[in-house]
Amino acid sequence: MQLATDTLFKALADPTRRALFERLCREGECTVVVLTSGAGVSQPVVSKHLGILRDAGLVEGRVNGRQTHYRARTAALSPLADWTREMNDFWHKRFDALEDLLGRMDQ
Amino acid sequence: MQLATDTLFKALADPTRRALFERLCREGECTVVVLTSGAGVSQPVVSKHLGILRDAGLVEGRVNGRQTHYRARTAALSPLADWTREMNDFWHKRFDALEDLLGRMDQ
DNA sequence: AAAATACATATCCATTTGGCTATGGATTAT
DNA sequence: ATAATCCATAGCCAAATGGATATGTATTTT
Repeated sequence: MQLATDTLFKALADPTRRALFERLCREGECTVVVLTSGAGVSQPVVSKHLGILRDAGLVEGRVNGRQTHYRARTAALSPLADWTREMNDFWHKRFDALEDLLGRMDQ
Repeated sequence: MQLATDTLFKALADPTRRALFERLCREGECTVVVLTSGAGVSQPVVSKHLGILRDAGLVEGRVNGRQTHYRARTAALSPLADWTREMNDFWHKRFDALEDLLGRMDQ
């Protein structure tokens, strides 16, 4: 089993996949041929990566005839943003507690 | 060669490593023995993961006698937060442009 | 109807990864 | 001085990963 957050982090860990996702964010909907051009890897590899991004909820595909149009789902990034914020909060909470303690010692 | 952002994403992709980092954020400085307890893996594995986290700038170690105290460096999360924000911005920019276009077509 | 295109799936392979145990060096405790 | 503790490094191994090519199935084009 694997948590959703883990799937998300793992999906974004690969540079080729991140590049695909970035491109979809910048350029909007793209077909697989378009994405393959400039991806630096073969079409089957692009398809595989898109599958992994889809499983992570990061992209969705719309089939139209013989081509599939993929688009980014930026909403899927929320857990990542939340996690980052949470880690910062933990850290600040501890820092504030320390400051408070030092402040009281200073009295 | 590998970009800094890539190192960061890769470091956070592993659940064991993320758990170690989370714990350091929550609890502040910990020694390796402490981190090993509850990590679910052996001490050498914990050391190895801490090394990877250190290379990514996510933790730093302070040697004191025979023990090493590790602490989280939440500042290292910035590139991740920036990247997330950037992806959202790309998406919104495109969305705004579309709204604008639709608005003008509506005239 | 035949050829070409778009994409996904199936296999295969080399490399990377994440875990383990064993060990060694350094420090602290007895 | 000896023993125990802490941590890192060194090998080792199975599994996962990222790539390639080959192929199949739809759909368009000609």
